[in-house]
Amino acid sequence: MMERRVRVAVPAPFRHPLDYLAGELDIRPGHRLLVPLGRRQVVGVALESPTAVAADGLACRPVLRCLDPEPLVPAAILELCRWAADYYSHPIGEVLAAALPASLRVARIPGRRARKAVARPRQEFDALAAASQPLPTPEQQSVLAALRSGVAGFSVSLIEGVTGSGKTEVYLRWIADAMQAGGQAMVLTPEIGLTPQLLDRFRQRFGDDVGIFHSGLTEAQRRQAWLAAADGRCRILVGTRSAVFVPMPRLAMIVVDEEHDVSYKQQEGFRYSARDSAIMRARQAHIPVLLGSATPALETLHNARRGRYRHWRIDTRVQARAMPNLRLADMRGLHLSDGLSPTLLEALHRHTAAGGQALMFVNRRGYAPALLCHECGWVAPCTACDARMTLHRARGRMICHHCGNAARVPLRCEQCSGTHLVPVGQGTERLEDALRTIFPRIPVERFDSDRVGRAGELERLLDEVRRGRPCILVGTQMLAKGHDFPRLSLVGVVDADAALFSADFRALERMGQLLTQVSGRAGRGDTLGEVILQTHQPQHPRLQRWLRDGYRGLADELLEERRMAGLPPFGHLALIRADALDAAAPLKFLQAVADRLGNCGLEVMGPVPAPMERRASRYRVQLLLRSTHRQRLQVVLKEQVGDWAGIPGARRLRWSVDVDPVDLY
DNA sequence: AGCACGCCGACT
DNA sequence: GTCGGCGTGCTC
Repeated sequence: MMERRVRVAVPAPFRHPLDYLAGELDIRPGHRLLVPLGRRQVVGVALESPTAVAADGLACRPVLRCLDPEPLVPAAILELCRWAADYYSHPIGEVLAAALPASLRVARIPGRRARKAVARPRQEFDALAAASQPLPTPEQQSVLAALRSGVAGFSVSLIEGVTGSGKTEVYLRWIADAMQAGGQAMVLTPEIGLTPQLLDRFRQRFGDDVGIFHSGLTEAQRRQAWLAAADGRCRILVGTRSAVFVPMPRLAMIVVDEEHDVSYKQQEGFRYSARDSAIMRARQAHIPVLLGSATPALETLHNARRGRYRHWRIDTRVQARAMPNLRLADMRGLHLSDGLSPTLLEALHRHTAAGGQALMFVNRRGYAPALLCHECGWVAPCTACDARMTLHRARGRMICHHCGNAARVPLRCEQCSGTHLVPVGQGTERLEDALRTIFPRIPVERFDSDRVGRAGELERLLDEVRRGRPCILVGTQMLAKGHDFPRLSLVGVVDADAALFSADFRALERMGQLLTQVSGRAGRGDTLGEVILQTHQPQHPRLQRWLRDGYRGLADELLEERRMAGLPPFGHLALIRADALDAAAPLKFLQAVADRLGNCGLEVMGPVPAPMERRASRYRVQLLLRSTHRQRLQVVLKEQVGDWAGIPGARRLRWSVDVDPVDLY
């Protein structure tokens, strides 16, 4: 007795696909299927064509219905999802669920046939006109020429180009080639909402051929964008992380802009890296992928140096802007009320008087990161986290930046009832206030997620700044990325020290990236830009190295440090996290995991409490796995992760596996 | 993840 | 005597 069985990925945390009876249905890989699961009906995705097998003891249930006339998920995406499920040790059904818009994951009668790829009449692009113009710099020319002459098939190219070097123009020209040949292109970008300029340039060049895909879309827009890319109507997809899983049947190239950006790594659930997934997608599709950054991730630099990636640098800036002048402001021993050194204040006066604009970078929202009792030393804590509450004076609230808890601003110390409560440290709000007082005639604009939450607000502010009148901008990371301010001549980093004390092994890499990105904002054609970093550690060797040799020099040094410590990219990590309302359960669970890992050939570190043990009322514990061989890590996880759910108590806590973690807490 | 089953405390 | 707590097991 034979029966036709089909392997189906269902949206449930199973390590393996489930088998169903295909009956006489015409099922192919990528078809969505309505299948019974326990007492429910769910939408799964067929991973393979049905196969005839001799009926054994396994009681398979029949597929209820095939939901698509043609498979919705193309083979290329199935293959990518299988790789990702394996590599990130995540259930295949949940990976596929993450790859599909929610509206395509629910059962409903298909309304129409899946559209066949529409051959659009070849459009006369602006690109054609633009492409005949010479590129501004010879370096851009040679990078583009090299990209064009590259051998067909899979390759990874890194463009390491300083801010203002015109990387985007190189992307645009290279993509125009693919458009000419009738192909599609994918452009990944971090936080699309924050860099509308990139999208604008693509739109200007390629018009309606450009689709967008990011988390801010409505469900209907997401679905529309996904389908348009999948059937070929959309030829260029610009999107954030999750766009890497969108089908594009004629995909000819992938660009990952700002490839070092940590927002490419999903931080919960299915913890994938969109940059690494893009590289795998390109490998599987035999197409080139282009990574661009002024400050490449150390992993990427390492790969480039080992010759695994092609590598170009663009060191000259378009419009011949000189690199800004960098210097430190030594904060030691200064008594300051607003956290602004005389050095920085003098520069602010000078630049604004000369008609320039200034950017003050502060990596903290709110008024002050702590509220301290001057009598007894009490600091207002978050009741749910091991953290201080941040004072948001404009809103009159204390807010915890780790869990979102809000409380009223205390009038008295909760310990000694003293009334002398002092805001400690600088936030964006406080700096804004101080600057308004010191520079009453200069407009001061604050850019942070509190101020620029609403859509359009950021654009309005940016347009205002680009108009060019003298002003002072106060902002967080948001201002470090992607925005071009032609009149900006001074950048101040109010507290360059934060990263020097961080426990995270990536902190200095991030510091170097951030300082470099922020510094890159300063300078324009006729005035030399100036960058001033306030620090209590002017002799810190890493800071000195960065000042002397830039990000490149710092990266060399950090890579050497990583090599000695066996950290990425020289060792490979996976972090097992667990959390629960009590501290004992996650510790016990991870101890059991550690015991099971026993002599698996991996270095097992922990379990230990997370650096911030309690967050949002949950106690967090972690177990770090390390190996010099990525493969070893993969094999062990593949063998074991599925069994951990069976550890007694596992259901009473949350736990997750994070392969290649970017944060160790 | 859902959902059911099953065994122990305080209610009409 | 039941309603309901959440611990455990199963889902092709």
